[in-house]
Amino acid sequence: MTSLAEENYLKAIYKIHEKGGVTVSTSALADSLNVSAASVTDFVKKIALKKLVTYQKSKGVKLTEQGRKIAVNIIRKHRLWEVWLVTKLNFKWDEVHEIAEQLEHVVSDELIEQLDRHLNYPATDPHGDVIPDAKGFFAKKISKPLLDCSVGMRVKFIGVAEHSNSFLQYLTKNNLQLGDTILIETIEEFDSSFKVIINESERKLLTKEVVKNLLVVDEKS
Amino acid sequence: MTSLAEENYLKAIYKIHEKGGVTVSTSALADSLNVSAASVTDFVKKIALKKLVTYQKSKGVKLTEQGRKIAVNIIRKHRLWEVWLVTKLNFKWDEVHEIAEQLEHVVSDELIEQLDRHLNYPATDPHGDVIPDAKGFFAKKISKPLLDCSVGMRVKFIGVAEHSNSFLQYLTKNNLQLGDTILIETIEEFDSSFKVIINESERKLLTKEVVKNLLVVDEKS
DNA sequence: ATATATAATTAGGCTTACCTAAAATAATTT
DNA sequence: AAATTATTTTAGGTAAGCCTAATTATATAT
Repeated sequence: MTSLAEENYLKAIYKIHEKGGVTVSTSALADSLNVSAASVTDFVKKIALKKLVTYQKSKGVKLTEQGRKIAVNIIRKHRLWEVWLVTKLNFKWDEVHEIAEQLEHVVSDELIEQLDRHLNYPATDPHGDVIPDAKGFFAKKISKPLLDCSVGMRVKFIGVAEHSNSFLQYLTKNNLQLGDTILIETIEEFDSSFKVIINESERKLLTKEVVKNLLVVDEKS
Repeated sequence: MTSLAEENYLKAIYKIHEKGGVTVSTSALADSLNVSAASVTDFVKKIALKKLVTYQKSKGVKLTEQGRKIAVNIIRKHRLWEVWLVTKLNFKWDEVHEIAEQLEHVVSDELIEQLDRHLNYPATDPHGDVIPDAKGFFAKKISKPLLDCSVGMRVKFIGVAEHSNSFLQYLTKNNLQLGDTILIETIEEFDSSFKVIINESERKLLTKEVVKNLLVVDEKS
């Protein structure tokens, strides 16, 4: 059995792994979980005994294959619940995270299987993040930040690199949605702001901070 | 905030209140929650301080209005989730209890409101139990055990008095479902077994133990 | 009413997951 | 390299919920 705390530790370690390097520091974990560094040291020793992570004093922590499986399964559940909340319960993409954080810990393989079927086996969650399959496998995602694109390109907005409510709400307010087509008209060299046309119709100015966090794919397929 | 343990204690007290008398004994609670009597005594003192129950040494415990509200809300959530599991996720009525026991503790009024809407404001759960409204009000249920009916009556099966998986599975196996019409052909005086006709077509013999736990209403409306 | 059985409470402990403060280790500066 | 700063670990504690064993109340039977 995996306790709630364990699940949250493993998930947090996974997320830090994802962007950061190969080992996860005590303080990074403490930050992410909002607990003291001392608590992290304690806890990490316990889950290391359970072979969920490898741990070396003062050298950080790393998920084992077993730990990774558990973490990815939590992420799978989280994202499926988010899809459900948005598509079936009418929630907005900036309203689902906290609820999904609770739902993700409900234990029942059969439930998740049926939920997946009910949702018609979605590939991504409402923020465009890939939903891993029941075996922990992620379909490759080929998107890149809009910032890395150049003038004249026509791309499709398929995900966000930043999940904060303020960013999501900014996008909603400015009528930017997953699936939108973005044509890059000009890029201002000085501040990296983009002049774009959304869905062949609406002209918008996007700051660097924004284009950095919009994930897009080349428009064709 | 209400902890998981608190929610389970309040729910258990409520359920014992429901069938039993006006106060709930330490041992009844201990039984129902699968903890020791000593733990119950301890815990009950704590929730009494929070005004969720009234407690007098060795005289049992009683829900306050505040405690009742919380308990009923948990029951509301439990039953809504059960409806969801059966109607949307294809679970059977004997498979939903354990999952709903987890889901019922998820905290979000907005979630429950939307779930209720998504399910089209169901009046009862898959076992025919009334779902209380958001204010804790239960619509009156006028059903009675089939055992209390007499020969010649035509009634509708609308609920069960016993929720064990073995009873639910017995009914499924014998093709008895909520909504079925039951016509009482004969009653054997010796053992109170009923000969009945289900939906004007199938003749069945039901033992006293069964008819005691089938809840029915007079067939008309 | 007294003895016996049943139920409830108290006392003392345990585990999980957290904490603060102090000590030790590692990383940075000068 | 020494000194300073930052990070990590250790030591000692706490609160929530549970436990067993011992004690006290209550209910039942004689």
